[in-house]
Amino acid sequence: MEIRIGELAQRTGCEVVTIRYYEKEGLLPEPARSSGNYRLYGEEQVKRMQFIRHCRSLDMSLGEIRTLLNLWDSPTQDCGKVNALLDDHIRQVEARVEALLQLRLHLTALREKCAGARPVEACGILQGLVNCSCHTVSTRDEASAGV
Amino acid sequence: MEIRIGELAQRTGCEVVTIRYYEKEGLLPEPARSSGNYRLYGEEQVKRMQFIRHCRSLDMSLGEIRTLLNLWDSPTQDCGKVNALLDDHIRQVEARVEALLQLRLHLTALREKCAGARPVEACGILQGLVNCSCHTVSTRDEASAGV
DNA sequence: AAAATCCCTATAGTGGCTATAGGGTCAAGC
DNA sequence: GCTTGACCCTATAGCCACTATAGGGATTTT
Repeated sequence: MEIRIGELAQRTGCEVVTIRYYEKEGLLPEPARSSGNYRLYGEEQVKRMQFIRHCRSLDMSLGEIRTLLNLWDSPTQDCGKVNALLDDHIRQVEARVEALLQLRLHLTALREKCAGARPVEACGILQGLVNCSCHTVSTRDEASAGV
Repeated sequence: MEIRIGELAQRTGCEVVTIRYYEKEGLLPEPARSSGNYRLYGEEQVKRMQFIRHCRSLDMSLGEIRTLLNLWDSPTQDCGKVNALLDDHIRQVEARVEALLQLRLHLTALREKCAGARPVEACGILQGLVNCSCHTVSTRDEASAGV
């Protein structure tokens, strides 16, 4: 079973360029090539791609995924690190949810300051945005993805 | 009252380079310059920066902020657009929270598949990551910031 | 006068892709 | 054999909101 990059993309629900990007980033090994220099993939790589895509759908960064793949590639190791990584990731997600809920409170409070169709200079929202002194800290969330 | 970029940064809780970046992006007008070519800011710009930073702390993108600043600069306009932008932003935040809560469910379910210190090849989590066929769609969240 | 602190411009890097330019390969149909 | 079209290749630039770096000049303090 040898498939080309287009079929791998189709099977794993991503773009062709994304696969090449993962290869460049070292998440996928360099594949075999056809006589015409096309990338050729086997069952192994399909599994690996599914693994990566599933991790991405769980919002893991490529760095986190790289760590998991390294463990995956040395199967006799203790899986405690897998658990730790996942726990850490869950905590990140929870922190992000907390931050966003705080944010929503601020936004809805702000929104209530203007209900009508006044001229902008009288709009309570813009006034609120200038004068409010609260500086909430929302956690950074750099590794998000859609699948 | 004429302050230099360092003090403006201090007063608005951001880096000097960030202010220059906002200027380059057209959110701040080009300021006056001292004889030694230093940027000089007045009360007006401090307010404008506070506005921008507060919007950022509410996770608005620079594009959204640009829109608000344009309204801000033409104060006789109807403020309905301000309300609409904020409503839209609130919806974005709510959607992101929803997506993250779904994510957390998946992550905790996955986490329960392994409790111990087994070799990686027997780890339920990695198995779950390979075999699970669910492909949840998490919304993209490109405009996040910390203040 | 020297050192420390501020400021300047310009450029490259971050993550996880997406988009574009400019080509090569291969199977099917005429 | 020749064209069409679908697929593939590499290399490069762009997205966002910064951050970091290099290499210098201005001002203030010692």
